[in-house]
Amino acid sequence: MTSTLKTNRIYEGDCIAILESLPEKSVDMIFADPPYNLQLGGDLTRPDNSRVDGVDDAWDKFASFEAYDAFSRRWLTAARRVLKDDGTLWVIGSYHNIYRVGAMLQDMGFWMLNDVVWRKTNPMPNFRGRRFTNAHETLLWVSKHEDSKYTFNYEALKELNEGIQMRSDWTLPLCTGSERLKDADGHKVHPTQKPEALLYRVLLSSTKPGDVVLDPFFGTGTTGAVAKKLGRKWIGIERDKAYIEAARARIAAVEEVKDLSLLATPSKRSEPRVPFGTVIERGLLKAGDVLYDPRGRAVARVKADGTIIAEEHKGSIHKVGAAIQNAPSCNGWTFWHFKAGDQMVSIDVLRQKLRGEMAGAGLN
Amino acid sequence: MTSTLKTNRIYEGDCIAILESLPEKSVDMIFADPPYNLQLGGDLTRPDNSRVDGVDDAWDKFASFEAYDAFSRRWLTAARRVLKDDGTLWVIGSYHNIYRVGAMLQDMGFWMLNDVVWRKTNPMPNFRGRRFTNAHETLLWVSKHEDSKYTFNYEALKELNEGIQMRSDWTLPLCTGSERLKDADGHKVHPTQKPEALLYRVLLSSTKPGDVVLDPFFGTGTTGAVAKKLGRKWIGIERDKAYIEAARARIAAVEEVKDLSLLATPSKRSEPRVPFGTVIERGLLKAGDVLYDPRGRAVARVKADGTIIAEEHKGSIHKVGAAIQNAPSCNGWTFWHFKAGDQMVSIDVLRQKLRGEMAGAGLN
DNA sequence: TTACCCGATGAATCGCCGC
DNA sequence: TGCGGCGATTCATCGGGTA
Repeated sequence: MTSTLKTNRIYEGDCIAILESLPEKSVDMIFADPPYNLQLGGDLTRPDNSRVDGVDDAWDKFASFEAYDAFSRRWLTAARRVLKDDGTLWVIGSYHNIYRVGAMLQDMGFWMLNDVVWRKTNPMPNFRGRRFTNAHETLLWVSKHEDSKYTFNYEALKELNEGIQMRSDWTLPLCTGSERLKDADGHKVHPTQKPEALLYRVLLSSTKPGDVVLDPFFGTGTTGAVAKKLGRKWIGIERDKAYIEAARARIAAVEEVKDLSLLATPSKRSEPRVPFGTVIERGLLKAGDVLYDPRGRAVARVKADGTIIAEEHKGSIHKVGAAIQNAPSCNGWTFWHFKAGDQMVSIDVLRQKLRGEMAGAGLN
Repeated sequence: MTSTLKTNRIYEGDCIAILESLPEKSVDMIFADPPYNLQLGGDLTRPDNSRVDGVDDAWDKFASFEAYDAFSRRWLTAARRVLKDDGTLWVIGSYHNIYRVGAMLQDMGFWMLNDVVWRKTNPMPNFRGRRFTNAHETLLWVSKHEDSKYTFNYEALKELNEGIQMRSDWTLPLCTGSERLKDADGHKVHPTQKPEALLYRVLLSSTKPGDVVLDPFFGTGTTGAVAKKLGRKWIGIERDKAYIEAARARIAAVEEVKDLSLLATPSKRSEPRVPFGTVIERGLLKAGDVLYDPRGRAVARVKADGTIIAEEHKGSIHKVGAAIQNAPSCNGWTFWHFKAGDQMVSIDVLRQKLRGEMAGAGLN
């Protein structure tokens, strides 16, 4: 129950038993691609283990949904225990199972952050022409609690999307070609191997380098392979020996990125705070200097204690900036400017200068 | 309980009571846009400090998931009774409610035909940068029984989609501009009016001319307006007098459409935008790889988030390319190259490869 | 007349830290 | 645990006004 957590390895066996053997609140993120085939013969039993009589169709289906729900509740409960309070969980599925899983997640206290649609560029067509081409799968992204401080690398995803914030619909091809693992006979090793690009986006968005990512339905190890590429620790759980063997070889062949700085996805939010007073203290501005709003009207004077005065307002750069604009809030760093020669320069430049010095001195 | 069915009219009142007063098995299709149970917290402001006009109507307030589920079960039970055995039901929702509704539909014996994603071309951004842009809503399309002989106009939908099978993801804009109903003061009449293009696809795909379409949450009557255009009979149920009044006027002004080809929503001709990050995500380049300028000097390294680093410059391929050349702008796709053996190859080759995949699927 | 600029707005579960 | 301060945050589209 309280073993230490060994990472970068595959645990062989039933995911529920193994999850229950791992230390609680030890994992930063869980990615799960659970089975959704409701026609599994062995699973067609009622919760009380009585066999389902195949004569009554309606009851048969009800029983199989119940069995699936019971299975889902067990692995989700075990997964929730292992997840850190500020961790998140991803589950991928199709219309056969995802609505049941989604409702259960909400009932268990998970908090929905997004549902994400994987739009397939190359889905299998609907041969009989009786329905719309089933061209997408759904991922649910949930935090453990409503008020969790979850990880979301907003800036990184925005960069990945060339400057526009990432949307909840992701257009990606199926896993085919050389990425698709084949056995010696040329048959695919796993029936539903996920594309690495999908996991790349999942891991880049919701984990930090060094985080521990767990996949309770590891299959052929796409999660592990991408985690290794991105400098994340990983844990896989899988009961099929053939999948495990394929996953081990696959992950062993992945090269780690040597320069960890290339994996960093810095955000403004994580940069150290610099009080405006430090700017005065360090002599970059001095008491009596004049600050201007973006339109260049002279409006505020700097005081020795790092507050400013404008018209009848006094206080912090943020508070006065908000008051001047009659707005509920204001980022004073970007609002206020000073004159350097003829140029109007944002005081944020001064903050950047101080941050640069702090980083140079190994501080943070 | 067994009144005759009057069509092309709005029933004023509670949808459950009215559904229970209609004859059973009398309706060919039901389209339902129920309250989403958004559970919105406090105010939300945009970066420019303007306030977002969120959905705060009383009809979307529920005390708990249990209360919402009880409401859903009641209207779905009433709707199921009214639906013909070979009829189908559509429900639209967001992640707040659709997983609960989907699971309940399955539990009630409805048979899932498709889940369809309405991919919004112009969704509201995520103003706080805390999640993925919530850029889609989900429609569930279900038959009353597993073996229903439901209507699906495969050929018509294929025509509507320029000869390609209609997929389960529909790319359509929000209802804005002149289509959006406004009151005398210019305020929107209904907070969540759906675009007619969405209803075209729904009605065209799953009903025949002359069929009876019922909408238990009629609002301002998009379903009725489109039904009239397409020569379907319609029944609306709505309890808000202001919505009813707007819907009556709107539908009265509708003329039947004879040429269905006018309803096609042409795909964009422009080439799909491919962010450089996609090249990394798809493994065509990886973090740590080196990019060269056209003269072949080693100059930039690729980061995991699709930015690059060269000398002291970091940012997008375009921004860094411009900085290196001390130019105002730069097309990074043509400027940067990678080594393939001895050859220097433009990264634009990689973009063309990705574009080809997307274009092949008719995506954008 | 046309081109450009600016403001408005859409089903949204939209902070974090320290005192 | 609550409160207040710091300071971070937007894309596509439409319509009206101006050059």
